[in-house]
Parts: sequence; structure tokens; C-alpha cells
Amino acid sequence: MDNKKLAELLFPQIEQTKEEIENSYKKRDLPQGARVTRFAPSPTGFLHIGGLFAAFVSERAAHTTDGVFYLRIEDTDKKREVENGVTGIVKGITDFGIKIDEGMLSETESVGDYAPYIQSKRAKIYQSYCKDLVEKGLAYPCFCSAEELNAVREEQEKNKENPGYYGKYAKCRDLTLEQIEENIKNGMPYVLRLKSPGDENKRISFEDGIKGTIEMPENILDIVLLKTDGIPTYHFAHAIDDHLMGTNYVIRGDEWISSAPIHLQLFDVLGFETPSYAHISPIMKEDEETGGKRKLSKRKDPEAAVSYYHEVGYPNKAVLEYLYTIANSNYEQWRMENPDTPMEEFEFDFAHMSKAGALFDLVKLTDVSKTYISKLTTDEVFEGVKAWAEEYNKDFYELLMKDTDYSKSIFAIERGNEKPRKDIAKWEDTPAYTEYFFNAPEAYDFPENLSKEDMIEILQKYKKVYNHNDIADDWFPRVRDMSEALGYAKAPKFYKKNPEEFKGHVGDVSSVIRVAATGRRNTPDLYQILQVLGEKETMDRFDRAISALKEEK
RNA sequence: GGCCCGUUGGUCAAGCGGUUAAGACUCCGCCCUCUCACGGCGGCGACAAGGGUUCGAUUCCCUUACGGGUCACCA
Repeated sequence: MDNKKLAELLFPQIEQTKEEIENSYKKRDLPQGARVTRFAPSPTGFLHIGGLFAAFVSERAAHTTDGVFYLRIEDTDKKREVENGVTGIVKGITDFGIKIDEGMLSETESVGDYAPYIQSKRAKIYQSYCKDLVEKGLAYPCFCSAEELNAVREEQEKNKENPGYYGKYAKCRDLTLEQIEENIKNGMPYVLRLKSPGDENKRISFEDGIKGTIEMPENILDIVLLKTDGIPTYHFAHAIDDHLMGTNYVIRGDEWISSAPIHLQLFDVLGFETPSYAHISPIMKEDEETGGKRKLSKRKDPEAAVSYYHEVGYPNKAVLEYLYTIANSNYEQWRMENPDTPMEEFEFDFAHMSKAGALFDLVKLTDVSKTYISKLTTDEVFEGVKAWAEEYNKDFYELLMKDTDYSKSIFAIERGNEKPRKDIAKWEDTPAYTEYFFNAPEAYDFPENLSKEDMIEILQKYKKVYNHNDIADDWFPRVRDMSEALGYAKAPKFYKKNPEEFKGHVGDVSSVIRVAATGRRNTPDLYQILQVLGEKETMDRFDRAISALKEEK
């Protein structure tokens, strides 16, 4: 077989040689040990939390070594594309503070010296390498139809053989140049396949950055390099792109482990240096139906989509903080020792990555996020709530913006002190949390142990003694004194000692005041709440509560 | 089915031949306290099973079970 002639027949339009391409892509000049990593999604527009996690790990892997992290778009499957899919992904990951050094920035723009970073623009490059492979007798055209391939697979299954295009089943391997010419003249579609040099009795092994040594049989399949439309498969594009773009550390989901033998063989056949690999376990979820674990599913689980966290208002940094905790098992320990150090300063490494798939724990995220928000300043909280409300809760947004100083004073309650409150896990919690500041209560959850008459008496008396100009230290003693005057113990412990001597204790009294002002039995510091509400509103609310109590008679 | 990967409390996880088997989240109790939250203290709760190797296995080897992945002209 005249391979040279075959190559010319198959790729007459390809003039640029493999060598010319090699020379046009400079070797990267980076310090020893610097990792070049990438995130290479399909532009489906949907960013899965697992994808974000992979991007995050890749970015950390690069930037903890003065390396490069870039974004490449794998749009080799036209069927899955979506409008503005690239922009959506870029926004999805940069929103979380994951810095992209090179690659696609939008549908059309990119930065970096290794362009194009989108595979649909690289067709000629892949074909040049294919032409070279054909010349060397390492690839060949295959004219088998889908029906033929299916028939072969069925036969293999029936015979309990491994399915696939290999050995005696690789019919097109042995086509003569004349037959090929004839087929092409007749306009038969074809794919280009690798003539796999693999031996099924041999095994290959490689060091995975996370899983350790992995050993597998060699690849013997004549896998497709170029599809009928001339666009490469993932496998081939991976080899060419990561070689040309200088990727030295490939980080991807562990569903790729089983095709690693193909990739290693491809790098070998092409004469490329193989990159290191690290295969990440997928993020799992408890499956209520089966009780087992399963992958977070795009269809069943809203929290699979990165956009979900934005919608319900988890701060991006809080989500990142959580991702750190599942990425590196020593992160939480580090965080306890360094409560205020920026998370970027944590030294990420592969050794502390879990081999097994972690369950995505929304409860834990909630805890991480509460702690994160508790440390924010009032202004930061306000800005976070505002941005969220503007997009997802217009009514609440209007309320917030009517008087921004007032709104901020709500979020300032018990904030900035030694032990800040942890009431808010996500911005979506804030409308309910702040509700009574914007609307006087319509229903009152008064305690059951006091009579209506007693409660009315408390409120009427409290109205008389209340001084809005009291400082915090004077406020509660005033309630104590009043309690005592009305026949309540000034501290719970006195009441507990001699319950028959009192109508109740100061806690019962302040409970009545609290419910009158807010409608709720449980609130943050009452003094601060009344200060925020203002004197007039406070008095109005007491009056309203008194009327409500009277009406109930 | 073949080939891979995995399996320590409910969850996330330390551990790397000898430990009372850390810690975090959740849950429960107590303390603090005008409520709640925060915080403090304490509690419940685990090495998938069976064989080896060894003076000794959570740790090493084998088998089994279970879970996951993959076997496309999808990535």
C-alpha cells in the first residue's frame, strides 16, 4: 500500500505539515514543577457543580505552582451546543473567583498564545496530524456503516467476545488503495481510524495524581480519530490539543479512567510526551429511592447546577470555601487554625484529595455559609442581599432600597462582635429574617403562661417607663425593675427558688414585650431591635398589641 | 458480562503494622442566658464480610459482597 498516495487522496486540501504546526506552537517557558492545567467543557451552557469543582481543582493545581490554567472549549459535538454556551461557562467559573489565564472568554474572544482555544476552529490542525498518521500507516479510512457496526457488536456479544472494532473485526484495515479510491469516488462517507498497535495481552500502567498506580490492558481498539464530518473525537482532540497547548497535568472526571489506555497509546503513536493525569471522583448525592449514592443529576437535582447557588443566594465565596473542604481533607483543620486567612493562601495538593466520591452535603454547605456570612461586615451583607434581591425578589428589593440606612441597621444587629450571629445561610433567608422590621406584626405568638390581663398590664406599664434614649446597659435593668414592681421575679433563678411568690419572672415580661414588637418569641437582641424600629414605631406596636389583646376578649 | 475504581460513625474525614480509632457537620443533653442564635462542656455513633501474612492487622495479600465508572462517528 502506498501510504503517501493514500494520505494525499484523503487529505488533498491539507498543506500545512505537522512539523510546521509543531513549530508554530512554542514550548512553554515555565519554572520547574509549574503545572499547566485546563478546564475543557462542552459549550452546553449548563455548568454542573462537578464541572465547577474540576475547574476549581485545576486552577488551584496550576496556581499553587506558578503555572497556567486555561479554558478550552470542546465543541466537537454540534448536537449538544447551545447559544452563548461559552459565555455562560466563563461567567459561571469566573464568578467564583476562579481566574482563567488563557483561553476562551466568550463565544468569539480569547487570550493567549496557543489559540484557537475552541476545537471547531482547529479542524485543519487535527487533519494535518491525521494526514501524517496515514502516511506512516498508522491510520486508515473506514467505510463501515452504523448498521454494519451494530451487526458486528451483536455477533461479538453473542460469542461473549469483547465488543469493538479490532482484530479480525476491523474489516477496513485491509482495504486496498484501489478499493478505497473506488469507495471515495462513489461518495461513501468514512471515518478515519487509528491502526492500533496494541496487544491485548500486554498491560500498561500510569501514576494517577489522586488514585495512585492504575494498571489496565493495552488498548486494541481501532478507535475513531476523525468523524465523518472531519471533526475529531474527544480522544484525538485531547492528545493534539493538550500536546500543542503544553498541558502537563490533565485533571478530569474519573469517568475518563477507562479510556486512559486509548489516550496513552495516542500520545505514544503521535510521538508526544504524555502528561500527568489526575482523575477526580464525581460529586455524589444520597439517593432517597435506593438509599445508595449516585451522581448528582442534572435532571433530578436542582443543586447540580451552579446557577442554583446563585439563585438561592449562597455567596460565591461560601460555595468556594465548601469546595475547598471537599477538595482537600486537611482544609477544615487549616481553617480552624487560620480563621481569617484568605482561602487562596491554603496550600492545595493532590495527596489530600479523596479517592472515593464525596457526597454533596447541603447541610454542611449551610454551616460553612453561615459562618462565612457571620464574619462579613454590615455593608458586605447588605450588598450581597441587595444584588440577590434585585435579581430574584423584586418586592423585597424595593423594601430594602426605600431606606438603605434603615435596611443596613437591621443587618448590623449583633454583627461585628466576638460571637456574631449565624442566622443567615443564604440571601434567600433574609426576607423572612427581616420581615417584622418592614411590617408590624399581624399575629402575635404570646406565651400561654400569662393571662391577657397580665400582658396588657405589662405593656401599658412598659409604655410608661420605656425610654428610647436608654443605652444598652440601662435598657434591661429598667425591664427588671418594672418586672419586680409588677410582681415578677427580676431574675429567673429567684422565680425557680420560690415560684409561689411571683407571677412569673423577667423572662416572661420581656417575652411579652418581644412578641408585641415583633410578633415572634425568638428574635435577636430586643434592645437593638427597638432601636432600629425607632421610638414612634415601637410605641405604635405596643398600642397595636394592646388593642389586639383587648379585642381577643 | 469484560475491564477499571472505590468501601472507617448518618455525612465529610484523619489514620499509613501496636492508638482509649482524631476532628468537622448533623442530632441529643447540660452550662451561659430575658428568647433565639453564638459560645463552652459532654453524649450517641464507625474500620463491609471471610480467609491468609505477622508476635500483632483499620493499615499488607487473596476471595466475596456492595457501590460507582466505562465498554459510541458524546464529551
